Amino acid sequence: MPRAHNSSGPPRPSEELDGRRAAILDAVVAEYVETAQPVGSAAVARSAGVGVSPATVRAEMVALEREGYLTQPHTSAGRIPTDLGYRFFVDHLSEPGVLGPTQRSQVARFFSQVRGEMEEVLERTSALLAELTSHAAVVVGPSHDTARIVSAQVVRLASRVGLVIAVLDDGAVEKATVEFDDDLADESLSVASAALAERFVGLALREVRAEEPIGLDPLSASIVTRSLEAVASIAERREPEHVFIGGSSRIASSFDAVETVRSVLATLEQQLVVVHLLNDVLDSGLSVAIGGEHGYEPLASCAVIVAPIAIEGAPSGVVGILGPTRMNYPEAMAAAEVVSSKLSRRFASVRHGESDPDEPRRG
Amino acid sequence: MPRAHNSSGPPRPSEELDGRRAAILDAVVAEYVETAQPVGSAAVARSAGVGVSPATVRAEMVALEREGYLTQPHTSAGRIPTDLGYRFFVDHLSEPGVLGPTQRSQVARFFSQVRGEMEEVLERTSALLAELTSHAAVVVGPSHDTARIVSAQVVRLASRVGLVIAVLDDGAVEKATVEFDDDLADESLSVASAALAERFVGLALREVRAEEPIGLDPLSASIVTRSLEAVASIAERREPEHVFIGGSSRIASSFDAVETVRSVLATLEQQLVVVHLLNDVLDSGLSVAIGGEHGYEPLASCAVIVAPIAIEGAPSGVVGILGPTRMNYPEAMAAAEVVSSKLSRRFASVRHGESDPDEPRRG
DNA sequence: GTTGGCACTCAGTAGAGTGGAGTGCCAAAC
DNA sequence: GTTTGGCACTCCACTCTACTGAGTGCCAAC
Repeated sequence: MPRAHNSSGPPRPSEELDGRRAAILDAVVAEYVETAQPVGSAAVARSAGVGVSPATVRAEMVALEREGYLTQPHTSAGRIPTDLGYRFFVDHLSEPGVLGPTQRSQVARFFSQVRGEMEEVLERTSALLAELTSHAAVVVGPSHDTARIVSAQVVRLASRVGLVIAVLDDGAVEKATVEFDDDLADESLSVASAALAERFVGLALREVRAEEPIGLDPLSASIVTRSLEAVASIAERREPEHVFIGGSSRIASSFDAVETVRSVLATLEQQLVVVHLLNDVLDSGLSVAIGGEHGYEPLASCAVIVAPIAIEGAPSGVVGILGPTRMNYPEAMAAAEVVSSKLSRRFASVRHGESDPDEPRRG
Repeated sequence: MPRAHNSSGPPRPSEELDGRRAAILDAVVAEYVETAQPVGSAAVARSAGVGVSPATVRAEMVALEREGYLTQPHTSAGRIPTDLGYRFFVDHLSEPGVLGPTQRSQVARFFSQVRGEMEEVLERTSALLAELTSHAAVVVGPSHDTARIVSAQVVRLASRVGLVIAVLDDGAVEKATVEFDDDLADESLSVASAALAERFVGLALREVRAEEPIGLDPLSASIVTRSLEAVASIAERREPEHVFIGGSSRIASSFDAVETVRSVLATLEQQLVVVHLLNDVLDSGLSVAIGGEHGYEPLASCAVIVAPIAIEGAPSGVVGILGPTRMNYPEAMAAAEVVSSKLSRRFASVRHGESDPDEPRRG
């Protein structure tokens, strides 16, 4: 997988790092992720995989700093990985990263117990992922763009208030209340429902167009017209995919600066932005966006990990982890991977009417 | 309105504060809310409503401290209101508190423009309230406990997967996917839908009981049975009222201690806890709970302001504001009041099929 | 090329000194 | 007797200084 981001920092490595430098960089990342303190040459030399003295490490660190992988908070401090350093670390992970046994059983337990509608599952999954990683987690459900309407009807809530309901074949239900000028007769409602069903079943939401009904009595016609408008307005409002955010309180523990915490949380509040962010990262072909790579200023000190949810091969949402750049990438990536694939399988099997392997068949 | 909380701090005022002490307390609260700095006697003496010298103010402040209304971070610092001090301040507000013109027009604009289903309105209202007050805001919609089913049906999502849909007369739609052992025939679906409608329309969700259908062909009977179970399970799951939280990022600006921020945010993540908190406060007859008054430890440094949403006199949800005890109570209370009453009116009129006064009739 | 030795740098900490905001007390004024 | 100005006192917050130690960069020796 080629590195796909286009950083513009002046110092760029002329060639790949040799094994020793890579090992030193790895050691710095590992140590810094754990301690949050700048890492000195002694600590690196002590770490496994680096068989040289501190003096040699120092020389290499100078090179790594010149090439932009490390930085020094100040002279006479240890080194900290730069975004580029993390990038190299992530791109050259030797092992895919695994979850601990506790986490694995947590995931297994979750997916064997969770029940209910997709929305509820996704919501709870975001909490699971946050719990697993100790970072904020985002789960975006499938877009309803391609889902087709399997049922459309209008029912009466009050004498002059109706509710138009469209059921999509992915299990979503869209609705809109409509106020009418006249009392709703049962008969008109049935006629209108039938007309709605006839026109809309089989269409995707965005294919819905409001059009004049023909050949109906005036009252039913007006109901149909208003209901058509309502369905069309649902499509227009194009309610973006539902976004579920779990563990946002973890953000507070991740950054020292209160202002950073505030701005990251504020960004998370804008669900549309979050969806775009995740999709951008996904589209760029990366599974990790570090620091400025994603281009969202307020999240410049964050790393984003994404993993697509794919139902029958079709991209159907995404799970994401949002934490400080100083995060345990292998673990977080593994968590995102596992959870997204579990979700994918869960929904694929539901759609097929097969039972999920995780979900014990109920008697 | 008598003070309804039962604090257990040892120092309690033997009698009410006289006018001067009250004025001094008010001045301390006002100043501290604005500056976040301990307030000295000079500042109090300078403030309008207190016509005495700093020396006199000092003497009174000693008394106020002895009686538990004020506290001193350290000798030779100014005074800070205690929770009891804020309580007195709130209980003895002379004017009800008003919103500024900007805020008023913001509210007016919002309610004249906002459209869509109740959930969407509530969601956006929580953002409005957060914006108005610069604090986190919570909006809890009406419970569906008493809502009656106006429509029930089952539709096919896949050959062996159905979706049971129940429409409630408050406009909510509940659903549950059901997996069947056999392919779903159109006819069985109609039969099952009819059976569901016959049994459930008119009932409240919690009145729904799974019962054996009689007099149906085996396939339809099994669909009905499973669907009945599904509806019953919806009722059991008793999805709590939807909770909408806006502006949680404001928490980060409200407290100095990161740990406080984290724990408050973590509490907000538990939506059930938030609902209980608001309802507890509401039930206690208060509109404000300050510091420890509500009994939720992690929110001990917060104040909670609530205002009920009442549709046709029936309690139908609540709006809340969550901020530091050092908050502008009159303004926040006014905001909660205005927003809750606007919401109440909006939904009352929708239910009646009348147009809301805020909402311009569309041509 | 690698290493130990060494001088150097600089954040962080601790201690001393200072300024100032604010208090508590008291005697004089009202 | 209530209020007030005066005054000594307290103690935080800030600054300055000195010191420590982690960690570096350089260099000569291996």
